[in-house]
Amino acid sequence: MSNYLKAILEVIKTGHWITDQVSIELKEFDITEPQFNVLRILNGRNGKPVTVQEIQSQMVQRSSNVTRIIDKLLDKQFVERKECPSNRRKMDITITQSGVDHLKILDQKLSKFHSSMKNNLSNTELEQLTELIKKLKGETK
Amino acid sequence: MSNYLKAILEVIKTGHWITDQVSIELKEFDITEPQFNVLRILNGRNGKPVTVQEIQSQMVQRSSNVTRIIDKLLDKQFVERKECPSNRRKMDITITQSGVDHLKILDQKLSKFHSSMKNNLSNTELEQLTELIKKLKGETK
DNA sequence: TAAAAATTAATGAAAAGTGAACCATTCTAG
DNA sequence: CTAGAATGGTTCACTTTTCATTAATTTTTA
Repeated sequence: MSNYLKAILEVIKTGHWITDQVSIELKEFDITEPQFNVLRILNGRNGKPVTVQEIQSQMVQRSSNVTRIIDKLLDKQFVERKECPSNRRKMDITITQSGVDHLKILDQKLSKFHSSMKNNLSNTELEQLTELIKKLKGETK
Repeated sequence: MSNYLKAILEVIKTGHWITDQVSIELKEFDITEPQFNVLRILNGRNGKPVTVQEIQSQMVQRSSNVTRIIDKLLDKQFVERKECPSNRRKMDITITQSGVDHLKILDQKLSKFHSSMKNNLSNTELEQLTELIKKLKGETK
């Protein structure tokens, strides 16, 4: 097998493996990885509303069902959905306080998973890895 | 954001992005990425039968799902499923000639996608990338 | 400015994925 | 040898994703 294929397969398997592990960690909190992902995106905006589109564009998986993921988060009262006043086609999604609180707990749980990997690579190696992948995708400056 | 998180997110996003792209390429051939993946694994064994377990171990799929993926491939007559003679709990899965032929066509289609990435990294860089990811997962020798 | 085109999100039906329970077979310990 | 545990795979009920379509609003253009 070519070095190219080896590398590609390694990236694919590892990427999926990590989200898989995250799913497993989250299971006990009754939240899926995509739901968690949306929460993280919302939280990253510090209260500023985000549209469905913007969330979509930042998601790891191409899943076209952001609407339904948000439905689930609404059920759990982790987010709010309001019509965007400046453009009524859009929806303003925001994380609730409860969402923020829960996210904190989830992050805590996950930090244990990450800490085990974090030390496998040095800082330089981590930078190298990021660079190599970006270069692979053709995103080099 | 820490270098660790940057690297991790890059791996996750790229891994999912690649399988997404592959899915899109395969759509016109009416085959899913996991189905293609199974075909590839079977083909790699050059006619030697492979059990569900072995397939599963090389994929990021639950075993109950591998059964169903193989069901689909059986419908398309791309694989054969026989009871394993040495252990009747196991199943011997093999790729059919038609499967091999179709795989060749799929690979051809995908080679266009890959060729655009293949040249972004040198051989040494590809090896480096593979090594770094393995190390990240803690799979270093 | 009215009609056509584009954008944004939601929905419904079909497909795929998940976890638990299940069945058959093989292994193991007494 | 046999009862109980373990293994390998499938099935079932349920959830999530996907794809195509629809609805509402905004933008473009003629």
